[in-house]
Amino acid sequence: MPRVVGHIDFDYFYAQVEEVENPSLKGRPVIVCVFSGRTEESGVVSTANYKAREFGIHSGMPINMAKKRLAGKNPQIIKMEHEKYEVISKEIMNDLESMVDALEPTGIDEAFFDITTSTGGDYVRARESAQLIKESIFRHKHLTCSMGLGQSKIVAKLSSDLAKPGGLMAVIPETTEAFMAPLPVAKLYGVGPKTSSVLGEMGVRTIGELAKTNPSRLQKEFGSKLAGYLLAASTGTDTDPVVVGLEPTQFSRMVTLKRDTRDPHQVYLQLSEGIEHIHKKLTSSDKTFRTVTAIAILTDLSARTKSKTFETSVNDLALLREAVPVLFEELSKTTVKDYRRVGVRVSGLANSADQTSLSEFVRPAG
DNA sequence: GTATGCTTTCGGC
DNA sequence: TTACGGCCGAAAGCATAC
Repeated sequence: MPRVVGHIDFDYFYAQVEEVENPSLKGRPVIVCVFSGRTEESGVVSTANYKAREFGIHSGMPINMAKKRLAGKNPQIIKMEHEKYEVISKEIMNDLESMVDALEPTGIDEAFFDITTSTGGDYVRARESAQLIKESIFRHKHLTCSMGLGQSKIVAKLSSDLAKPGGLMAVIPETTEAFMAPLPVAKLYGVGPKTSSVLGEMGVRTIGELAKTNPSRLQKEFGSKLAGYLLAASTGTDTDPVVVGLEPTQFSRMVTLKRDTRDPHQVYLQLSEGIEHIHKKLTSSDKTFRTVTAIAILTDLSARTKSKTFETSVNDLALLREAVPVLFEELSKTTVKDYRRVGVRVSGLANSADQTSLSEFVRPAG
């Protein structure tokens, strides 16, 4: 029986939530922005609705640039409220969970799901099921989404992409290769710029060309593991399952400095709250970390990081407070430029409950 | 040589 | 003419282990 994997992606999520809250916004350009606090208007666009996109607005664009492009277009500029979108996302994900066999959220506005069992692998039933899910979300939350169905995660993701905005695309297993063949290899999960460019030098540009490439040739370039994955992915026969209950692997916190500096004291002062926030987040989710990273965005917007990994996994505020300035001190040796933004990341997360305590090591058996 | 683990950088949203 | 966030996970680079 073929698998039926789905990918769901809410349309222009933050901006759509704002439209639902205030329906008079519909038809107007809407941008949801992150204000950095440095000056009145400094910051970037996080999400633009499709009306705003018509004027060339996109995620990551400076607010002042967006304002200029939208001058005279009656735009609505909204401050991002992440917690608000988070609550709505969680509610939808909870509803979704009850409508599919397995749900794997991969971000605030997207998720993979599996409906193989509930549909018996029948793509006609699967399409109906997906349509019902879309309608249910619209009835309950008034939000539209794009959805893709296919025999694997890769196919599902590619098809939901092509269904944007608001559509539903089902790629039935028999048509998978024809569907994928013309798409560029870079569209495949696992193919970044490096792999993509090496493939390009081999004359492989599309997924179809990748599928026809001599396996031993791929193996020479990428090793057996990646080569095997690439071949499977190119035919949509990758077996990556939809996994329920995945845990986050890192937490981070960034802040824009009041003014550019590389003074460790200033950096520490303005990051202090962020460090506490991360510690609280670890505590409330009952997690420990092994690696801590200092992140700096320099005056020219280039990035630098410096990290340290500990022997054991801990959640220790004092240790964080001690490690962060040391890492920034080392980081400062790699550049003479001031920092514009700074951040802290903890990774290598583990559940506290999984930890082997010291007492278990030293306590005699029995 | 290939796998594995850590660090740094990239890229999507 | 310029303007410029805050997260996350993946990709890539490198060292070491087998």
